Amino acid sequence: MCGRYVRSSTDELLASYFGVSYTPYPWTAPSFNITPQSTQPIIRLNPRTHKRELAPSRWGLIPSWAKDSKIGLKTFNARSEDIDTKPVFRQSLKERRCLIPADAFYEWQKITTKDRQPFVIALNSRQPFAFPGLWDRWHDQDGSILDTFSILTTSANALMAPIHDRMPVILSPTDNDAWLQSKEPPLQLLRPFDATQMLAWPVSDRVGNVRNNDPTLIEPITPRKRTLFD
DNA sequence: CCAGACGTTGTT
DNA sequence: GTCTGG
DNA sequence: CCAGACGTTGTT
DNA sequence: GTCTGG
Repeated sequence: MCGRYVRSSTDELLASYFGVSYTPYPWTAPSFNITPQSTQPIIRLNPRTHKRELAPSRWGLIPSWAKDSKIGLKTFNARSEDIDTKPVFRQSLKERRCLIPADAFYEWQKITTKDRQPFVIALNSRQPFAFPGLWDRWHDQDGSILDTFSILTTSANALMAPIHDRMPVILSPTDNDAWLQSKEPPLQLLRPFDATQMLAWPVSDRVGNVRNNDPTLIEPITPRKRTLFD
């Protein structure tokens, strides 16, 4: 997992969809090619007020006790199957769950050893949705604060299986609140999404270059290679 | 007991 | 902070 | 994300 | 130009 995520809606739309107020900070520009180590808006409960807020956070969770930040290079995803056994996620699972808004994500299908075909995956409805996530706050040596997050993954459903063996968990809109608010972590929500409610289509290799970030990245193409869908 | 690790995927 | 391995 | 590297051999 | 490492 898990390709790169795409967020093609404007932040105003996403914010209103998820019931959080929109603040036009620089980090809220629409993204079409979201990558680990980049800063993204997440939805969380404010640690003091316990109200929902949209907050900038870097993809790749660094636990508060980390001596240095490089553990964040390997925590962009968290496996939901055994999430409650991992020290690195334990406190965040209990106290700092979050939502990562998106309206699609990318995944790469392996064609040969070196050759891969990127796909966009979205809901039939083309509605926005949320990945369940965990976040934590880390203080670097200068004392400056860095908020970071991980996205929960699960096994591939029937739609994803031809593309990849893992996929991000997608929450039903009606479950978003439970993920944020439940006293105990609602692990039963961490399951593959209904495959009949999802679509996938091939897109240009340009998505593989992180510098490309424009709306044409998610336009369908004719696959250059024979894929498992052919 | 304490030292050392703590994570995931494979285009993250 | 919390767990594992020695 | 982007700075920085970008090589070879491995029984010769 | 493309890949890797942090």
